[in-house]
Amino acid sequence: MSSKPSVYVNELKHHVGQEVTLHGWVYNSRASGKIQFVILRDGTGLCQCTVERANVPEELFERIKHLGQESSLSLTGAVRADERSVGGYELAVTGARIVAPAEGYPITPKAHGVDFLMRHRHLHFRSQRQWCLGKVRHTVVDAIRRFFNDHGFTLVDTPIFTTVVGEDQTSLFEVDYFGSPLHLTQTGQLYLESAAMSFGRVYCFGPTFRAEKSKTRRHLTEFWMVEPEVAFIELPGLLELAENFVSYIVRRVLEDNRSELQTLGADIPMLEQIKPPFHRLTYSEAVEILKGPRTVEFMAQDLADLQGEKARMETRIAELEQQQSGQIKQWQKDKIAAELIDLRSELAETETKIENNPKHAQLAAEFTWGKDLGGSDETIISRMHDKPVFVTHYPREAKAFYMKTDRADERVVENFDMLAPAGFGEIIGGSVREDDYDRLLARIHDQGLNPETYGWYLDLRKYGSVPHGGFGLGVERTLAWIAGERHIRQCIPFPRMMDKVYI
RNA sequence: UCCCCGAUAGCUCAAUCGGUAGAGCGAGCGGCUGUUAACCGCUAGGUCGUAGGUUCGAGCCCUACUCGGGGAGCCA
Repeated sequence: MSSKPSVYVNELKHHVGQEVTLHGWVYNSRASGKIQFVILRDGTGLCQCTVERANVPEELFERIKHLGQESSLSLTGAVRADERSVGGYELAVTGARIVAPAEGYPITPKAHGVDFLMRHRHLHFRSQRQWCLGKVRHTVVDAIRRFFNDHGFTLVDTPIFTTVVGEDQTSLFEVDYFGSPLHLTQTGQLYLESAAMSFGRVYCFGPTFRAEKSKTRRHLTEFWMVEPEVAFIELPGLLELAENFVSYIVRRVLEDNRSELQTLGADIPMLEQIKPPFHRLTYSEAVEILKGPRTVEFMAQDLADLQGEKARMETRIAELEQQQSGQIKQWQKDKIAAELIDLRSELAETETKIENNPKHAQLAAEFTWGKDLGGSDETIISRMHDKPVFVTHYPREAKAFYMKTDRADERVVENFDMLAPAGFGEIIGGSVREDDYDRLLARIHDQGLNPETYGWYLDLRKYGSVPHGGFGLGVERTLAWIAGERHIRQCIPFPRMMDKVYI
């Protein structure tokens, strides 16, 4: 083993001209006669290491040449800046220690399908895209804690085994708790309300479980949610809290993870616009928009755009197919084949959107006041805006029992959803809570819930009830939106989806 | 629970009208002094998801099932 100091790849800029040792794994390697290029991955970044035959023992040169992807090793050499190298620095290798050679690593540098990658989740972590998402997730979680800790909130850990139902009985996972049925938490809110009456401003942050039979790119059965709850607050104050909170998370990611965002292909200019105030719409205004000419026009324009895109892709596919049958070199054929595969799947997706467009337009046009907004309705509203949109004051009948009835319009409750822009959908749901004992009791009866189970919750309205409220933010959905990742399953280390747990 | 799409080499995908199973990557061997998913040559690698059916002949057509993807409802 070399006596040279060990450093991490992300520290190389401080060691130019010095001899150092890097410890990591072979990300990729290329051999070229008398020189080899080993891309080393060490958990902090990638570094191209050049191994020249003249600079290392012959036996070592041959061993490195046959190292498979993900072999672990330590490399010693001089650091130099080089524009041709990934990350801008390079290690001119003079010594190496092979820790464990690897053979036949399943995840190759070429394309793989979703199912394959999910079955290899334990290894997929090592790939660039998952690494970037993991780094951004870390920042999002850190920013969440920092924001609340810096704003006078006290962390209160709410139970995972619970007896109360927050939202809807059908979406609960039941567990056998020493012979009695209990379920996994779907929200910490009710417990948090009691804590808010002690600390004033509180939050809980942990995993939450929903047994919804949702097979979409926006759903997980186990996901992470942060929920603040504040005593002496009304709806405008809650909206301000939510927009400041989300803006802070985005700002922190922009500060800490710019290069990861670039690698991920995130929409950085869009993120830079995420500053208060966000757009505010009431449910009734949203319904007016959906049923009005603006939506008709928007959907027609969308359809025209999609059809234009489809035509362009088809022309391109025809061109490529023609080129492919001509007399060209093998590598050109390969390149064309790869582009064709991408184009065909994009085309299929566009065709699905074209097919869905009239259905979604019809759903919007025929929307009747009183229903909850559907997924496609939310998508339309959010795509009309470049910043997150609050939709407030939903019909009481479509919402949970604990939401406060608007005293100015008893048909609606004082709640809100925050829709992320560009069609990412709901990332926050929240409300002011019903603080009147009699009204709350009546709502519990209305929903067919057992008042005895909620005795302690009703108590909070008996002893010094105050206006209060809070919201829940889904970590994975927020990450998907910020990182521009189309599927939520990539945004949590080990996803649990409907009927599917890979590892 | 419902609707749409798919399953061919370890991986990603081709296979015209129903007529001999193909390519790249990966693996192995060899070549190349600067590569960027390197490149060039050679080698190995197949019960076409499963079970039936139609046919002289099925990867391709029909039926059922299994598994996967997307969407609806519901939601963070």
